[in-house]
Amino acid sequence: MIENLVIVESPAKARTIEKFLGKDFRVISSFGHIRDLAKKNLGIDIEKDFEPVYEIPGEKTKIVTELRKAASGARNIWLASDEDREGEAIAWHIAGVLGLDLATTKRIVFHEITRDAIATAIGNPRTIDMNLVNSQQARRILDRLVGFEISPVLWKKVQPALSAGRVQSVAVRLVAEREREIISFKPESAYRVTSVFRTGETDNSGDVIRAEASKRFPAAEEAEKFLELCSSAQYNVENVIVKPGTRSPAPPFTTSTLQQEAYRKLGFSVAQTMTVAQKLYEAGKITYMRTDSTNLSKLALATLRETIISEYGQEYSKTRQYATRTKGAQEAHEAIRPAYPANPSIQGSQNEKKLYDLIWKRTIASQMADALVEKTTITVGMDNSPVKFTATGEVVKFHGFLKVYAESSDQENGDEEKNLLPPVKKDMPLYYNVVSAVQKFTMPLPRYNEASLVKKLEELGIGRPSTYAPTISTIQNRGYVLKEDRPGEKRQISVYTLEKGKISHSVKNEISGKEKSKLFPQDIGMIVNDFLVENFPEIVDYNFTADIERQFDEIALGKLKWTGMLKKFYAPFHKTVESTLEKKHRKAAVRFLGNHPETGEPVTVRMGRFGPVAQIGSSEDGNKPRYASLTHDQLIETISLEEALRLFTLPRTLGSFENEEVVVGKGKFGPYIRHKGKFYSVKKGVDDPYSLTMERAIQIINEKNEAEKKKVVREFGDILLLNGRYGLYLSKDKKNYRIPKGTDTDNLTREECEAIIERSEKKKK
DNA sequence: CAGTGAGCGAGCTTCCGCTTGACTT
Repeated sequence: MIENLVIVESPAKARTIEKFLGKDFRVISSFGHIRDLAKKNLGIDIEKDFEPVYEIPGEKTKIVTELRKAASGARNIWLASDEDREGEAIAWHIAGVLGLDLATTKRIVFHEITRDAIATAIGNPRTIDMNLVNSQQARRILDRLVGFEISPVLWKKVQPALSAGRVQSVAVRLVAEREREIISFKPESAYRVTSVFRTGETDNSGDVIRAEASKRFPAAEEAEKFLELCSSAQYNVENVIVKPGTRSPAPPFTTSTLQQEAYRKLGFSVAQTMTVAQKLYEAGKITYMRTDSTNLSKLALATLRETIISEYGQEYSKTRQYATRTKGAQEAHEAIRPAYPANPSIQGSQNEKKLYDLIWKRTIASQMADALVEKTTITVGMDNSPVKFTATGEVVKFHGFLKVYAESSDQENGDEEKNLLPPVKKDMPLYYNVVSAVQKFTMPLPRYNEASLVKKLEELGIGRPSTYAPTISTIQNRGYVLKEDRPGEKRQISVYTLEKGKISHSVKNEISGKEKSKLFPQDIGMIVNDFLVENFPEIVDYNFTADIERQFDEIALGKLKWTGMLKKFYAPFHKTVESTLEKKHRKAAVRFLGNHPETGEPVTVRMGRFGPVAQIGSSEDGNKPRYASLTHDQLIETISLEEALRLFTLPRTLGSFENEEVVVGKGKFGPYIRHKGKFYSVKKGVDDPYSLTMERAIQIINEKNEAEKKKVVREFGDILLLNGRYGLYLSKDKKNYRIPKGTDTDNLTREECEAIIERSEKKKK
């Protein structure tokens, strides 16, 4: 019989806490929730006042058995799940499953994982807060109602296997609406004039100052006229303003800000960031990685202070506590920080090292002094125009936190040059070296990447740290959005240059709209979003979550009854579901692009059984229509007739190589080259199947065959030992077999290979 | 592994929020 059993959510936390508690305590974990609404059907008895039907999911039966066993052998049970709505519900479910008395079961919470905090928690047990539990039940049931009532409407009205939900549907909406803004965006251009001045009277003498004109010129003629004025103007320094300023560090990481910075600085996807962070957490290198709090424990603050003072000196230290501003933050955990701030680096994989380094620097910087800067603005006037030129420069007088870490920005090309300015005095004459007027186009708002979409969701209070990464995956898995790179388009820009009294004109090429790892909506995402916005506007409203969160808070405070809240929500919601189902099935919208230039047949695009499709001709004309799938970077609403017609040019024969036809086409797995019955993938973003040449095709064929030869480590007749993504494996008759751990692959014989294959085949059966 | 686009019908799909492995041929 053990004296005390403490149940927490995470096994890593259990290990840490057990160390602090001593031998009278055993600490085990529930691995999160152990009970949930029934998987089959709705799992809610609406008639009985929304009575939930709970069950233990299959994958949780093992842990529940262990919990029961541990509980039966313990004198006292302490439920120590996290201090938030979900944690309270977890404690309640555990109590229910273990048959504990709610009136006496001890509920404790840790605000941070330190010896003091744990001792305080043990000394101040309370009972389970049923108001908080009920607010969780309301949240859970509402999400189930929304998801399980709207999704079937989509199956009937749009397409099978689609999904809708309070969180994912808003995520899709954000991406879809941003795309429409970009589609309708009309770029405008204006000429930005910059000048390189010198302080010396003769050519190339004195110091140099780069400055920008206060005015932009919409038309080329105006820009040219201004350059003429510049040519004959007398310049002088009208004003020099020196202003001191400060810059402050960013707060320590939460899940969302970690995902953003890991994306910007390391190029990690949000899922990758979480996987690496999980590893660091399990190894005891960082604190918990699913958090919405910027809070640091007192102990951490003290250690950080010591580390900073010893590494950088007293003047670099400034202890700060950051307030969390995020909507709906529950702050059950600390910010994400190094477990031991004195360690600036760790052992581990490359990615673990990089992410740890980021977390360490951000945390350290958050406790450092402000940077002191001096911003200088020089205004240059001209005697023949009211236009002024300004030059700004910034000098860092004291680095403070900048010595360790500076946050990146989402803006890719908005960074202004911050250069050092030479000492100049008011009324000093200046002379130009070169003045240039460069055509600048306005840009639409940028598309979302995974991390910036998470940031936006967090701002709207939608989703939780534990669901950001899964939500981003869901909307991609459903095919609503696609993450990819796009090359952008060439654009010509006009440049006028004034040098030594002469104005010259040139045209430069610029790439505009280049995208890297951005989220692009797909047709099905656009269609589902339009359907939801039309039929369920209140559910996909950006403020829906915030509104119901306020009600959940009231339930948690005991001011609102949870069943009443659900009733009030469900009555009109369910009515909308029913009326939407009764509405006439809206036929998939067909967009007419024009007539075929040669045959005159109609060319249309629409959503087909297998996705968006272009069609030449109509079955009503008696002829069999021709079909071609749209590519993932084309949308039904924007594709042009020319683009649609081009889809029908594949497959095409390039010619003959080694006496066999070389055909380029597009298949289930993207564009391919076929030769001698073998398929060769055409790499996305490198080659374009529509313009691929015979020469390049042969190159691809040869390269692939070469690479395949290298894959073969050894041959045993028809059995091959190959080197693959996960290491060595065996291949026979186009089937692959894993090699058991501990096999001596250097001295493998044919007999051993046969045995491995035989055993593997038997296992399958 | 390498595109489909006729039609019918049975059976299935789906939410959000807590947690980690198991496993890759």
